[in-house]
Amino acid sequence: MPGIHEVAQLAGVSTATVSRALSGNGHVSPATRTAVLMAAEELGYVVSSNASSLATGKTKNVGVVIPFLNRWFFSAVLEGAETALLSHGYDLTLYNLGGGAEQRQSVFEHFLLRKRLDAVIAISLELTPTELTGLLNINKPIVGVGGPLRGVRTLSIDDVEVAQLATEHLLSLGHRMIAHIGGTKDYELDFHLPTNRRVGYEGALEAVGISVDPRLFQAADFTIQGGYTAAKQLLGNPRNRPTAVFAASDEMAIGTILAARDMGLSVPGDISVIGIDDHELSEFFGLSTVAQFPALQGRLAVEILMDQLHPTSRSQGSLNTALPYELIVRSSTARPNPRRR
Amino acid sequence: MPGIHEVAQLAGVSTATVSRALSGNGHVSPATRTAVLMAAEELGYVVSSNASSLATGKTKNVGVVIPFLNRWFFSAVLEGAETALLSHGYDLTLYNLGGGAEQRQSVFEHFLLRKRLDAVIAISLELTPTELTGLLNINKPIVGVGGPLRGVRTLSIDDVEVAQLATEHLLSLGHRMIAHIGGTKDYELDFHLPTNRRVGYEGALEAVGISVDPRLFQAADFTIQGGYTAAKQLLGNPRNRPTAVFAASDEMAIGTILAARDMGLSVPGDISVIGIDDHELSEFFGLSTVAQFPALQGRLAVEILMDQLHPTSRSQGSLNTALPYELIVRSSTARPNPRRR
DNA sequence: GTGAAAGCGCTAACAG
DNA sequence: CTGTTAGCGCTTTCAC
Repeated sequence: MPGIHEVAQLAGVSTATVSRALSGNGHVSPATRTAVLMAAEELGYVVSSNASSLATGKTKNVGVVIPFLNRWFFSAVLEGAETALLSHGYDLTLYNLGGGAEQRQSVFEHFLLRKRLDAVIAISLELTPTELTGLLNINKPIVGVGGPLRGVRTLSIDDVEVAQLATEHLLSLGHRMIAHIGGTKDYELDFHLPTNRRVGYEGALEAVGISVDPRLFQAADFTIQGGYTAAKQLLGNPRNRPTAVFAASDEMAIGTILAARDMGLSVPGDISVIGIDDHELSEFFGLSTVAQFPALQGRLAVEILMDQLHPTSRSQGSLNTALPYELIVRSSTARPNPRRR
Repeated sequence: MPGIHEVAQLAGVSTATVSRALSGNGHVSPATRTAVLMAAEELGYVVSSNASSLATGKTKNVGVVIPFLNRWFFSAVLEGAETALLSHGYDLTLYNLGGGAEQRQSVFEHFLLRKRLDAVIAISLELTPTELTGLLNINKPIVGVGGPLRGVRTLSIDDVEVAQLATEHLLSLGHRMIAHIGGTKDYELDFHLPTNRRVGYEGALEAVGISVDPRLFQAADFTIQGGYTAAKQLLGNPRNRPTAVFAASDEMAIGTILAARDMGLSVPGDISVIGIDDHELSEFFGLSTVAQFPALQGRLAVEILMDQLHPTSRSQGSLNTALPYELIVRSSTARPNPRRR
């Protein structure tokens, strides 16, 4: 484990020069620079990030706080952020909140405060006021993805708009009885998006003069299983069966497709289904959906942080761009079967 | 951002005493200890982990290297490791290798060497000799999960045994034409387990005098889609259709169930299906499987590291325990339909 | 039991 | 362009 001192000796210069040559801060003559580089290479020298951090106050490390690891959306955002951070030379320290209340508490009360982080990315997190002020107090850049954090720069698709688009797609095909599978109340705590998506759905219906039928709403937990169960309720009702289902996530939409199949209903013959996400399984199931691009969202969050950490000339420009989304029509949506109209 | 100095002043002691009181190293009178604790609390003092690391050489941080984030097994191991690390006061720095060759290279050549880590956990990784020696050179504890790393303590289920058990389950139900969906050659690079599972499958067959029919093997990529495609090949063959399929992962087994449904075959009436994993969707699909417990594996990996980082009395004891697995019989396996026997 | 002081390995003025 | 010299904030001998 050679230190900067050994490198300096080998290269015949001072440690200061080594530091400058290696970090690129300050001027060093090309000759000495290569000498230093060679010496470092020969010794296999790597800076101690601790010593460096202590001296500079920068850690080259950002924390990512995330509620789950095993959900498609989260892992995709995480992956995007990770790749982007790596390419900027940053480490990613992961804080998963899935482990219960005490784990969550210790993350906010201890881990995030250790002065080990240059910035924080919060993914789909609804924070308590205490947690939020705690975070803001450490006075580091922080950006949210997919969840609304008051007082924090947050990246997220326009959920109302997206839900409206999905619903309009069904309407334009001629559907009039469109059910919605959305989130439960307590899910709301961490995500907040269920309401927005429901609002978009209802807005689209009302815009064409269809009044919202509460019997056509089912709550579920954003999983395939949850969607399956909810869909069975909806589709099993002989009196009030919808011709189309708009699920607030692709996973629930896939559950809906599976439920329809199990009930002998054909998709899209008897029932059209659309979701939101463009989940990795959606193409496989021929699911129409409104794609969002979580990896991109992760990457964007990192770019924003980098902009704040290393302010450059043309900053701020790209920062407020709305996140892209895109209607993808596959085989799960079609015009309603005229026999049942 | 109060420092240790402010705390010392407030408590009316020296910084050395504060350090001792807070870390628990060295003796401090109960009275001064509480004084220090209160002062620290009042100021909201948190140690700078960088300064602390620099002084002690310990970082309270372990790196986790992982090939993917968006696969059930990996995220489950990661989650287990994360929770365990947090409870020991350790941070988890994530290195995802999914971003291509240069990303992989920079992880091994720069990031892991930054002296920022006390230890490394490698999940399902097959390392090149260069990568491995690089890792071993940093001379920190390293443990592998689910992949064979020569020269490194590795946790993994006995894949041969597990595959054999799954196959024996099918045999004991009376199946004789048992197909296998396993990994492709190049998948082998990072995982190695496909071969072992195939060996277990073949071993079980041969043990009861059934010779292995290469036409009953299909390679796939461990995804639902891959399993679906492979299963269609297997089940679509009118001349040589198996009565049961053993898939090397639950995701491929689920793909098989979906393929069977699409072909009008009933599971388990026409075809029995078994996988390995106990994936989160397996119960939903009624899939029989051999469960492994990835979160536990992550946790165990952490315990082993902790044992090496803080050697205690009764170490080494629990270290070499074999990882548990368990046959879970659900509704996707049954005795073969006598009509087709 | 507690304080003084010497670093941990690096960076950033400040001179030259 | 390069060397000297203070620290960054904490831990840890070594005395008292």
